[in-house]
Amino acid sequence: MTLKLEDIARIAGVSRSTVSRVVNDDPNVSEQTRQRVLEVIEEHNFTPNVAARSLVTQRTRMLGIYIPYLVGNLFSDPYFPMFIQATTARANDQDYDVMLWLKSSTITMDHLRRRVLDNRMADGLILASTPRNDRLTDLLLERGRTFILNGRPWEHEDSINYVDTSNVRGAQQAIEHLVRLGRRRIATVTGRIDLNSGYDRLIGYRRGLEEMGLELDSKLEADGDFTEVSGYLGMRKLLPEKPDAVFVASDHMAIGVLRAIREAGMTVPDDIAIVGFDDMPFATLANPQLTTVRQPVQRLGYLAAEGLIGLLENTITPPYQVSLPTQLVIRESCGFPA
Amino acid sequence: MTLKLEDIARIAGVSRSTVSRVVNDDPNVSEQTRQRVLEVIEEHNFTPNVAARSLVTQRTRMLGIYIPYLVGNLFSDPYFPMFIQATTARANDQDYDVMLWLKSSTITMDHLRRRVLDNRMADGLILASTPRNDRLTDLLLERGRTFILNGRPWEHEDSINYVDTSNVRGAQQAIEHLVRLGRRRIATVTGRIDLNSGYDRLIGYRRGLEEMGLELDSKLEADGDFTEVSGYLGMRKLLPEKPDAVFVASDHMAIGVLRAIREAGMTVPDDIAIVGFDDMPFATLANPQLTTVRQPVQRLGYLAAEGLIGLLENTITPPYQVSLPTQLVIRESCGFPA
DNA sequence: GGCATTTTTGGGAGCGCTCTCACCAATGAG
DNA sequence: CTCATTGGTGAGAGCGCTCCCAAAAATGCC
Repeated sequence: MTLKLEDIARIAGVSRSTVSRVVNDDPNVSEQTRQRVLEVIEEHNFTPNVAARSLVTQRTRMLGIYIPYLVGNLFSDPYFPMFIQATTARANDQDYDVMLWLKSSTITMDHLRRRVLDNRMADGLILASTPRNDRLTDLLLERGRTFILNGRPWEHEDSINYVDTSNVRGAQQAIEHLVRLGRRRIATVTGRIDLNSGYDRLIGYRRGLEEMGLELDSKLEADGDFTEVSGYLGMRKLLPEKPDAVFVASDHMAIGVLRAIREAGMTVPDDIAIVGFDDMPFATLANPQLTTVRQPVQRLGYLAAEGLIGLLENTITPPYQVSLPTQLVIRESCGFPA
Repeated sequence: MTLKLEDIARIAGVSRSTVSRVVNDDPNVSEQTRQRVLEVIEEHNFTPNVAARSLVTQRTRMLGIYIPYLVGNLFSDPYFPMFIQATTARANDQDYDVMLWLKSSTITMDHLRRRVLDNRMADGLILASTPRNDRLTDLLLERGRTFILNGRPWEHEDSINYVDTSNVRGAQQAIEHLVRLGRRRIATVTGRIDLNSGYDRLIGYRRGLEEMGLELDSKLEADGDFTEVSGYLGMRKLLPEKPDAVFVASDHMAIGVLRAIREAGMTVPDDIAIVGFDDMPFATLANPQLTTVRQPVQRLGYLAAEGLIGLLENTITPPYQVSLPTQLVIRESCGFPA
């Protein structure tokens, strides 16, 4: 038997309204009654019924996280766990709860629309890594719902809220480092170009070469899709071009690249230097240990929650746009002397 | 402007009650009116307000997942991502949504109690890896709430609902395999003994030796805590005992064990064979590749959601208790000929 | 055709809260 | 002493739904 506002009111000898004021920190309550009511609340472990509350306030104090799952990577990739962990921690701090939607084979767009859009179960949404042409973004925009993208959007870049890693700058860093170490024929295996992370890392690669005064050569660019096997295949295509270094748009692919190089009888970093991206946990397990570009994932998750709540409570005026710097983690595969 | 039941009723020329019946699949509606109402609902994209609904039904159609985070492992360990993914997929199938609570430094027990217990935001709960003496379990029991443990409970084993891996049997399998390969002095580095997974794997190790007719020797058991460094330290303690094989209660620790063996100038599997546990993504990256015991994580997550929903809807009578078999994944580190 | 019975529909109450408005002291100003 | 003003409080309506019960319509039976 759970108590309701009215019960607390009766026990404390005040009206329902007064208890409501106390619960909601309304200043118009005398200190004396406030104390009395708080005691009763404490004593009976009272918590206001969320359903009733949100029925009238039209708010749920819930944040939704939607991840259009790339099941493949997910399981060895701590990106989402880290992101989610930071997001929920920040949300809970502000007395918000978090709902999770993962795109899977079983959840249809229709389901999703109902749940995420129409239902209003969550006050606001955080969308992780939305591919180009994702319909959800448009629908959200259309209905005027509050949301934040994890990753720079493809369209409406100046009005949509987002938190992002400076992928361009990060890739550039990697290239600069390789050039400084004397490498001149620097190839790349790209990520999925329909994801902004993949796209931006390619842009950063090109910009890095240009700024260091090296020529672009499309034969030094192999298409990948963030999977290990695509790294392997990409590197096999690159090998005949005799690169002396390769910037790989993800650590996963870097493992494949490593394998291809080894199979060709060459060594890393002596023959070919490698720089990856993401700083996955296994980067230190590879042989040689992977030099890579680390993203501030937790910070991103934290800021996504903070920003979304700010937007919902009108303490932040949109657009809320954050781009955080990466960090080059130098290990062995780039050939930097220990 | 979102429509409500009443609006749909007006448009369709029926009463609010009738629309409610249609929405809730009540059979007492003539086929003709049902169709008409469905059309109007479809046309206007109507979805019943969840808050209003749960205010009267006292149900939210939400499942909560609570993970008392062991931040260390979490990020390289795909256990929780996989588990969560399977759980949400199953839940969404049944038209349930999922809320996520991760224990972090910022979330206090008090917060938690409010959120998870009193609030009734979720109809039921799934608790992942609860350590011995976790207060939450007792509180849930006390309040008569419906929940499922991921992992065999420490107490009330015959009444609490749970889904678990047969850790005992899995460890036993590993030992049997090593013995069959001719190993006789088989050591172990244990996991956290205050978690049932760690405890049960130790029991399985012992039982395995006994059943294969080998003597137990406490000097061959080193304490670990699932971290890599504890694996390293554990193996260093074990080395003077001259084991010819070691069963390591997690792949993380196995990496540390590998390092310790290599540092001692010995080789795996020739001098010492290794079998790990978990089949982490990096198990194939280790050199030599790790032989390990795989858990049916996704199946576990799936069954947790299914079971919980069944319990909530009274289609399953408690206790709901599931224990799934593991699978021995034979690679290189056990010395099995390729 | 008249009646009982079944199927289908509608109206009202109420879930537990917030929020507006009105009220009642108590206070101060004129 | 009267009248506005303030701080504190309570009553009432209403958020959008479900569920019970009664009414209406359709059906079956004699």
